[in-house]
Amino acid sequence: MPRSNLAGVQVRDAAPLFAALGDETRLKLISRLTTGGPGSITQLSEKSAVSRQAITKHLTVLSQVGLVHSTRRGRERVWELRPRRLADAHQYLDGISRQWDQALEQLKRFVEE
Amino acid sequence: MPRSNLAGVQVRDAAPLFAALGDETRLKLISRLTTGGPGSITQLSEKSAVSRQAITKHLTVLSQVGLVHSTRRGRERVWELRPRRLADAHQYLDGISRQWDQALEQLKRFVEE
DNA sequence: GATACATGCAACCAAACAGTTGCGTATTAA
DNA sequence: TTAATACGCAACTGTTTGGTTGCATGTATC
Repeated sequence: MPRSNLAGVQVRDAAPLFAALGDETRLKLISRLTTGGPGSITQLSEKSAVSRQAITKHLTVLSQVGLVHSTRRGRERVWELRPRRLADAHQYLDGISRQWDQALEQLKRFVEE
Repeated sequence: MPRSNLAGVQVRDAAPLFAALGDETRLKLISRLTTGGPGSITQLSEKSAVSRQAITKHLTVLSQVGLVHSTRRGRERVWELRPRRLADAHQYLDGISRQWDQALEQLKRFVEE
């Protein structure tokens, strides 16, 4: 049984996940992948202000926490979103919200007695 | 009307918010504040592995994105959670999920026709 | 008023990060 | 087979980050 469990997502797993989301360029990448579907590095770099190499690094960061996944196709590498991990982050915040509500409830009961 | 809007939370606002959440020590602080209620710096440092000054810095980071708030009370400074900003992060992820679902729906319609 | 307590301020440090540039390698296409 | 395309690798750089330590300042309390 896991210690320090919060809605199925471990605390030590959640931090790197949020850290990966904590960059504007990476958030834009995620949004692009979400609405525009999978794309090659060159395609993903096209509208970006930063270089192709920078995009590659950001994609690596995102892939390390499982937010994206890539497959080789010919001479290009196609990246796609892994929405499962986004759900994990979502779930973690849900867990905190639940804790918060519980604490409020207990405080309410304490005051009323 | 705001540009680059995603469920009411701006992209450029979301990145620092997630970045603030992207540290294990800070996540633990948030969890502590959620379940244990407000506390002084000394109280919040007590169970921590790092120094009081480190905790202070983390609280500053959290306060800069509005996740916590502090008030002076006598010789101590009491910190409390601001759940509104947590809801913002939550909402942002919701927005991406919605985008993702829409993209899937469009793809489905495209394939079926 | 002296003492203990709680915090603030500042300097410092190593490591990580976001980004660039240059060059090499694989894979199509002419 | 020669170009053009798409990517990978590596070195380098300035800045941020997470952390420490030492000392100063404000505030109760006796």
